Amino acid sequence: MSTAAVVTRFAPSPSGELHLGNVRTALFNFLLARKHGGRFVLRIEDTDAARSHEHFVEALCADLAWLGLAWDEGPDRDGPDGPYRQSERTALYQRYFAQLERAGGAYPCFCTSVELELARRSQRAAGQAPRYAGTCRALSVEERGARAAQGLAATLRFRVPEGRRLQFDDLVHGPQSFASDDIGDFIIRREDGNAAFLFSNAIDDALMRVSHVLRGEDHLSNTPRQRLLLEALGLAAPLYGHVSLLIGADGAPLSKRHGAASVRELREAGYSPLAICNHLFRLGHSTPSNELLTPAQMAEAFTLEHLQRASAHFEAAQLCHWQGQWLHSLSAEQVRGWFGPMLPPALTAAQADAFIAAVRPNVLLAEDVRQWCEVVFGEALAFEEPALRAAHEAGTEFFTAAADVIGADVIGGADRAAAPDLLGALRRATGRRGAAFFMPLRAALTGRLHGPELAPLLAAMPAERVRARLLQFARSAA
RNA sequence: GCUCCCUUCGUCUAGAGGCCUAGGACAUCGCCCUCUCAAGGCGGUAACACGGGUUCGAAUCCCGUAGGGAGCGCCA
Repeated sequence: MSTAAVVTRFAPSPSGELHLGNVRTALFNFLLARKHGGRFVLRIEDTDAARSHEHFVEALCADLAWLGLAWDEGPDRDGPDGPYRQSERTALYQRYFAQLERAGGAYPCFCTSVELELARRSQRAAGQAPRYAGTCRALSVEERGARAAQGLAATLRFRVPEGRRLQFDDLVHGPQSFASDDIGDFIIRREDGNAAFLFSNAIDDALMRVSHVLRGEDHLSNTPRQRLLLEALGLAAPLYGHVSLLIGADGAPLSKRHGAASVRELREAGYSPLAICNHLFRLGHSTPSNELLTPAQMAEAFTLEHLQRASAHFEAAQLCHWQGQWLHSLSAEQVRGWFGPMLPPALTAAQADAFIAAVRPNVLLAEDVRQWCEVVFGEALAFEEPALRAAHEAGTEFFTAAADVIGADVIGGADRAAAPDLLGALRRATGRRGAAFFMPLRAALTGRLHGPELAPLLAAMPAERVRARLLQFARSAA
């Protein structure tokens, strides 16, 4: 393919939140464009006014931008082929409706949705494909005029040619073949005058000079219809590639139902855009590398040939792996940036750094950070039963001795850098070592038996808090 | 019902007739490290949906079966 000619697009309808399935097709299109130095277009498909909402447009743009899928042209970024909202392209559509009608490629249909639904139901009952029966196909000019004069509203239907074999090459599935006789005349303009998906989507791809369309497999059987439409209009069809659907844990295709898979929720949970992209990059697409890839590296490594034909299951554990890889790859500065918003606001830079140093290896998501914040800075400690038992079993002298060290050493000086020595001082004062030393301390200080290394954790915890928690066991057991 | 798509370890996948005793990653299990957990290192368990062909030889090609999915909307 010639480098300059690659134009891809992502064309969501603003009727809900972006979920992982959508994002993956957006990513693939973005990557394909980047790989070939082409353009990536964001087009808002808001022809259904009832379901489309402006706040979804904003949310979806924000999600995409957050993920790093920057579009070259879109609703907020004009280009040569705009506007990029279908609601602003109605005049364009009118032209092509007229052209089609003039050529006899489309006709008004006066059937009501109730009639249509009834017809479909009886077709199904009779074991037939629920296809438009062609009721209004052969209406004469007079009949049409008469119905229109009665004030009957009409949709516009595309006249599907008879007896044709429709063939095309799918970018991922290879050669495809459909019979035009299996396709009923479909609606291209709704009664309210708005263009229907099959029409506006195909027309816009052509008008925006889109070269490659990567979309969900659910569109595969739409493709012959759209190609027919474009052919009737004399417009060039893009190359289509249909990627497998993403399947949720329940085995059903990912949809708005899977709330956990919405980009907003992932962002709020603390997932990184890079982790999400790396995971998606390998869902239905394979690459030799097992490393965390940058967007540029992903673009470089993306190939149509390695797009999978079968649908893929989304598994959170795999996303978590990339989140861990990402967290691991961060510089000190970047780690501060990620932790920052989740830390108590009153912390000094040194306190924040000490906390981060302590918990970083044990943390993957925002809730983990929140948990350890609670342990280290929180007022009251929630004890897990085994931890409580371990602390009590250590005896009061242990904690009395320990608390004395803190009192003498730290409360006055408050130099947190002395903490490693503090651990040594504690060890000497209590006369214990190994697990017998660490576990009771850990239990009293954190309320649990598991967690980050104790030395850095101790260094991160305010001295008064350490002392108070030790004293609690010195007294309560007495 | 009709049309179309799909089927390799639990999951994501490599695999284009001999390189396959089917490779990698995640998960899982074990060991090392270690106060615990996490991280890290090392190792293990684990798959070609089934049945027929074609071929000297099939995960790979053909046919069938089973199972899964999509479409057949005045949703996109």
